[in-house]
Amino acid sequence: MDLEGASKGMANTKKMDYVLLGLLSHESMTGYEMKKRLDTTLRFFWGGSYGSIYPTLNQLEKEGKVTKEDTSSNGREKISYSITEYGRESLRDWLRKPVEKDELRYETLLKLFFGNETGMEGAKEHIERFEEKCKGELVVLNMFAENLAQYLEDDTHKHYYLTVKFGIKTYESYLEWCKEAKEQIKEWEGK
Amino acid sequence: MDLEGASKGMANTKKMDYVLLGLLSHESMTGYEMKKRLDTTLRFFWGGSYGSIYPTLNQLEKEGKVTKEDTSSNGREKISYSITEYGRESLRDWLRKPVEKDELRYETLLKLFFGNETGMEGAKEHIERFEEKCKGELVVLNMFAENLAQYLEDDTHKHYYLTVKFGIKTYESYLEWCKEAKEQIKEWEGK
DNA sequence: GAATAATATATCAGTTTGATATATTTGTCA
DNA sequence: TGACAAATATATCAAACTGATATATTATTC
Repeated sequence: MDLEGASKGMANTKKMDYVLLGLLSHESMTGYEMKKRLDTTLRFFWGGSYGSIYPTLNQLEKEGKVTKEDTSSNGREKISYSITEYGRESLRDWLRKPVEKDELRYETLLKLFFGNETGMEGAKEHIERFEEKCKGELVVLNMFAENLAQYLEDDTHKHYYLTVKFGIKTYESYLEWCKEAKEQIKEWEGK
Repeated sequence: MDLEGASKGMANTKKMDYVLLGLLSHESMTGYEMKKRLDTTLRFFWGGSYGSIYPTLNQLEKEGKVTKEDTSSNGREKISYSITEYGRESLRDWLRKPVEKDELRYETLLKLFFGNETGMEGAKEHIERFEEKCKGELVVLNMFAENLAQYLEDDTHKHYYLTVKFGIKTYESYLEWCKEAKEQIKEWEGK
C-alpha cells in the first residue's frame, strides 16, 4: 500500500501522472491524443501542455505504469500508450485520497480587483469580454450535455456528465453575475 | 508605449509582477503582508507563494517599478515596498490589455471525471467533501461582503465588492450543483 | 500543384509552487 | 517570571508546469 512515497511526509504534488493514467484507464492512445482530450473534454477544469505530457509518459513507462507500443504507419511516427495493472492500482490509490486543492485563477477578477487604477470604464470592458466568452463556452457545454445524454448507460459517461453539468451550472452563474455587476456599476454611476 | 517587450511577439506570461504592483497601488507594504493579502482577500481568485514574491520584488526594484525602504525596528528585519510612477504606468498598461487566461483547476472534478475506476461511492464522497468546503467559503465571503458594504464610497472597495459578489454567486451555484449531482446519482442507483 | 491544416513527438527557458530554513517578537497560560 | 506557541519577516530550492518552438509527415482544400 501507500504508493509513491506519500508516507515520507511529502505532498503528492505531481498531478499530470494521474491525469494521463486516468485518460489511459478509459482507452489506449497517443500523447497527441491526450493533449486533444485536455483541450476539449477536460478543458473546463484541467489543462496540460506537451512539455508536461511527453516527459511524464516516459517516466510512467520507466515506473511500469504504462506500456509503449510503436504503431507508426508509413512515415508517421506514432506511439500508443496503454495502462498496466500497476498503473491502474496507482490511479485508484490517488482517486481514493481526499482532494488537495481546487483552484481558480481568473485574470479577469484580478484586473477587476485592481481596476480602480484605470476606472470603472475599464472594469466594464473586462466584464463584457468575460460575458461574451462565457456565452460561447455555454454553447459548447450544452452541446456536450445533449450528446452525452444518449450514452448515460455507460458509467464513464455518467461521470463525464456530472462534470459537464458542473460547467453549465457555473457558467450560467457567471452570466448572472455579469448582468448584476453591470447593473451595479450603472447604479453607482447614476449617483 | 508598449512596455516590457510585448511587441516582440511574446506573451506577457509573468503575472506576479502585476499582482504585486496592484497590491502596492493600494498601499505600501512588506512582502509578508502581500502574502497575507493573497491568502485572504485575493485567495478566491488568485494565489502566490513566497518563492515567487521575494524574487519578483527584487526584480521590480531593479526595473525601477518599486522602491525599498528599510523599516526594521528592534531586531526584526522589515522591508517596506512602494510603487513608483513608472510602476504605476506599467500596471495601468497591463490592466488595459485584454485578459489572456481565466483558468479553473479543480482536482475534485478531475477525480469525479475518472471516478468510474473507483465507483459512484467514491464520487459521492468527493462531492460531499466539496460541498462542506464550499459552505465554509460562503460563510467567509458573506462576511467580506457585509463588511465591505459599509465602505462602498471608496472606489477601491467597489472593485473589491464586485469580486466578492462573484465569489458568492459561484459558490452558491456550486452548492446547487452538489445537491443536484447527489440527486442524480441516487436516481441512477435506484434503477 | 501548392498552400494550409492536422497529426505526431520532443525539448527548453521561464514561471510558479510547496516546502523548508532561519531568526525575532508577541501573546498566552501557568 | 518563565516557557511555549504563534505571528512576523525574509530568503532559497527542487520539482512541476506552461508556452513556445522545432521538426517531420500526411491529409485536405483551393
